[in-house]
Order: sequence, then C-alpha cells, then structure tokens
Amino acid sequence: MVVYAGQGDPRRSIELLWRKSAAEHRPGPKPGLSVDAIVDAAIEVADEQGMAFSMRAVGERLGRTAMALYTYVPGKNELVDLMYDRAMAELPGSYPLDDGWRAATERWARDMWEFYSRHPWMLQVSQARPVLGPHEFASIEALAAVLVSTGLPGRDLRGIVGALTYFVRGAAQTVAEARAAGGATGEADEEWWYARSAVLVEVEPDLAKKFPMLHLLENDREPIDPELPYLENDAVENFRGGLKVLLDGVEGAVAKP
Amino acid sequence: MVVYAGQGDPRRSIELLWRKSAAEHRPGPKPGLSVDAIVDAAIEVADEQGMAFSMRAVGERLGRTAMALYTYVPGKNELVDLMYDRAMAELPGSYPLDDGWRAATERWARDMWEFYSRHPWMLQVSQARPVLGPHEFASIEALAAVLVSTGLPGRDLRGIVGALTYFVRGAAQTVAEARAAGGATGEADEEWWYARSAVLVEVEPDLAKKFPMLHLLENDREPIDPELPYLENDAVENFRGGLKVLLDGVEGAVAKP
DNA sequence: AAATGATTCTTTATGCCGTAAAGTACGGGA
DNA sequence: TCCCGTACTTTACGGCATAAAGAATCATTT
Repeated sequence: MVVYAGQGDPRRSIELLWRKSAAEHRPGPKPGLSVDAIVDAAIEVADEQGMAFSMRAVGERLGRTAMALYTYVPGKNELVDLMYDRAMAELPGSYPLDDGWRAATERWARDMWEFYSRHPWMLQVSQARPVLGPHEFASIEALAAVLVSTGLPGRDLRGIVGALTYFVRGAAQTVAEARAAGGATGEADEEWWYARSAVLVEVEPDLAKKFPMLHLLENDREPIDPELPYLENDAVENFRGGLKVLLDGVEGAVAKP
Repeated sequence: MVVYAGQGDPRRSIELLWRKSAAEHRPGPKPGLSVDAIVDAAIEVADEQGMAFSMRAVGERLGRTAMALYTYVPGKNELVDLMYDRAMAELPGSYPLDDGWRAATERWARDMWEFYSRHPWMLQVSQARPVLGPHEFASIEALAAVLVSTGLPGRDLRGIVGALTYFVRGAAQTVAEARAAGGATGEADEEWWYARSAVLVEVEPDLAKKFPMLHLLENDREPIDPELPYLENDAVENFRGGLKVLLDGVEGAVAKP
C-alpha cells in the first residue's frame, strides 16, 4: 500500500503537523491519549508490521479501539503524514563540512540508509508531494546545506538532490523489501533462489546463452560480509559502488563549471 | 499497496511466466478465457486505477466474476507477476551502440521514463526479488549490453546498473504519484500548493529564515514546458540534471580505470 | 445542587477487499 | 449413457477504514 500525502483538509493537517492545536478543553472526560502517543504507537506497529498496519492494531497497542484514534487524528492518511514527519526528527539537522562536501554527503547517505532500515515503511510514503512538516523541512535543509557548499547553482543542485534521494531510497527499498518478503514467508534468500533456479533451468535450459550480458554482470563477486544474507550483500555492494559513481559525477560538475 | 514477487509455489509461478503449461484439456466446457486475456485486462485496469485494482474489476472487464480468474491464475500476487513481465515486453530488447554507450543509456532512460508513465503501477511491484520472467530478463539484458560496452568490470557495472535503475524509478515515481494523487482528488498541483502554502506561512511565518538553504535551492527556476503542471516540470528538470551527473560519473570511471 | 452540553471512547454497521468452499452446467471419453 | 474433470457462479468469511449512534464523563451554567 502506498499512501499519498496531504489529501485531507489542508488547515487541519498542517496544524497537526506543526502541533498548533488549541490545547484548551473544558467539559468532558480528560483525554487519555494524545496525538504524540498515537503517532509513537503507530510508528512502533509500522516498524514491526510494515505500512499495512491497521488502525485496530494501533488502537490495541494503546488499549483502545480503532475508532478512539479518530478523536485525535482525521484518518489513516493524516496519521501516516504525522508518522512520517515524526520519524524524520531522528535525522541530523546538519552535517559538519570540515572534511568537505563529499564526506558530508557520504555521511548523509549512510544515515539515510540506516534510517530506512529502522523504518522501512517510510519508503512507501509517496514522494510526489511533500508532507510539509517541520522535520521534513529540516532534513532536506541538512542535505541542501551540504550541497550548497559546493558552490554549484540551484539549477544543478536540484537534479543532484533528486538523484541522491532517489538513489538512496531505491537502494534502501531493495533490502527493505527483501527483508519484508523473507520475513513474511519465513523464506531465506538462499532457499528462495534455490527453489526457483532449479525450475528455471528446467523450463528454459538455454538461459545463459539467451542472456549473455547478464552473466558478464555477475563476474568478480566478492562477499563483503558473510554474515549477511545474499541479497543484502548485493545491496550493500551496489550502494557503495553506485554512490561512488554518483559523487564522482558531482565532483566533475564542481571542478568544471 | 506494494506487491512482493514470487511468493507462491515456485513451479506453478515460473511455468506460468514462461507459458509452459500443458495445453491439453479433455472433458468439460471449453475455456472462455486465457491467462493472456486476463493479464491484458488486468493491465488495462491497473493503468486506469493503479495497483489497488481489484480482482472483481478485472473479472468484470472480462464479463466474469472475480472467482473465475482463479481457474487460470493462483492469486492476485501471481497475476501481478504476470502483468509485470507482460508489460516489460514493450521495452526494447537491445539498443544501438552506434553513438556510444552514453547516447544508448540516455535512450534507455527515456524509454523507461515513458514506460513508467504508461504503467505507473509497475513502480509498486517490489524490486527486492526478481519476477524471473522472460521479458524481465530481456529488459535487463538490454541495459547490461549497453554498459558492458564501456569495458568496465562487472563489479563496477552492478553498482551503475543499480544507480541508473533506482534513479529512473525514483524520478518516474515522483511524477506518477503526483498524477495519481492529483487524479484521485481532482486537485491540480497549483491548487494543492496554494491552499497549503497559505496555511504554512500562517502557522510558521519564519519558514524562509529557518530553512535558508532550501530557498537557495529554488533559484534560477526556468519553466521547461508551460503546458505541464508544476510538479511535472520539476520532475523533468530533475530527471535531466540528475541523469547528466550520473552519466558524468560513469564517464569518469570509463576514462580512468 | 442540579441541569447542560461538549468531549472521550465504545458499539454497531456499511461497503470494500482477497479468496475458501460448495454448487451448477458443460462436454469428451468410457 | 454414464462418469467425472473442467469452467464458472454463488455464497460466505475474516479483515480493512470509517460513518453513525450511543454511553460515560465532567467543567460550566443555572
């Protein structure tokens, strides 16, 4: 399930994100919950069960029914926006530039990678439209500050920010989904590959001859961390290699204006 | 909704993908449908309604109930795998290298961009594990052939393939989801921004001062195609700029081994 | 002190979804 | 002609988000 940002009433959504609600409440029972408590609980549930968590599950974790949440939050979409921005608060607001923009950008990429490992459901929140919460702004600001220090004009930087963001998200998504798929079926990567490659050669014996370039791509594979499962090793290797190429490209732009 | 590849019975799934089912059917009524007819109908529905299409909707398009599909296809997951591989058949199996690998790669990127525009639901099929269908293989083979021609070793190429793929998918996702979100609510980008920026300045008047680097990023914006909505122009600009930087990085690797 | 009415939270219900299970109608082989 | 596997429908189940209505609570007004 992909969740699209900001579809409800704009005023209500943004005031919730920036916590600008009037805190007064006179009559009636005292509120036993709060937006923050709900958001935190929802993040916990999503970390465990993925984006397909249910309002029931969040309510249960708080000892309430699903409908109780609707007192504090207009709906699931808005709750996801709040979760998104709340999680972003974990990310650094700035990166030291002592070792130059490249080291800082690498640091940013690693932080993002680990962040998405902790909160894989974040990768399923649509990027089409920003959530417009305070921590989302802060997180983009941190990367922007690093890249502005290259001296490149905004026109170039926008493409670079996009490329870096897409790249990190894509790489993180691959491992996240591998873990989710493996976790869901309890099937490790090795078993998965074993079962399928057996059928594959049976069904298409000339696979290697039909797609020779693919086989060339598989050369020189060196295990990085034998503790990690197959696909994760792949992903880590690809992440490092891809990031290097990307940053080389940026370096080229910085050198020759 | 994100759909994970290959979770069912491996033999059944792969034989379906490669269309290796025994075609004999003796007793009983003649089949009125076929796997291909179902897959084509499902793609049509998904093109219109996105990945959250329902089995009922696909059945209706074929004049059947949802359950009729289960005679041909084990479940929705397997159907999505089939749709994925079927759609991939639209992509070229090879790219001419007459103008060099860079021109060919740019062509590939543009093809992918347009492909994802036609079939945005493809972006929601998990990339963690390959579908292992014939057209998926062919499509990766095409890009691999282009990149192998650079002479770079497989170790480098895997990272580059990843970076290119993540980048194109990410860029395409941004427009695809913008269109989907706009289409769902009938809200154009301009209106969306207008409503939200008004509330935003009201809620946080010092936004520009709090995030100064973000504002630097917004410099020098030039409209590319005034026909396109706001966010799509952005996306096209970012796509071109990001791809340039990425390919510059590859060029650096090719020049200096 | 009692009544009012806003507020929290639960209960119930609606209409989606994928798909399991059971039933019906068809038609080739014995 | 009967048999039985096949194509397809009907019905049903459990799960989802959430609308609507009711119960319980408590600051404020009378």
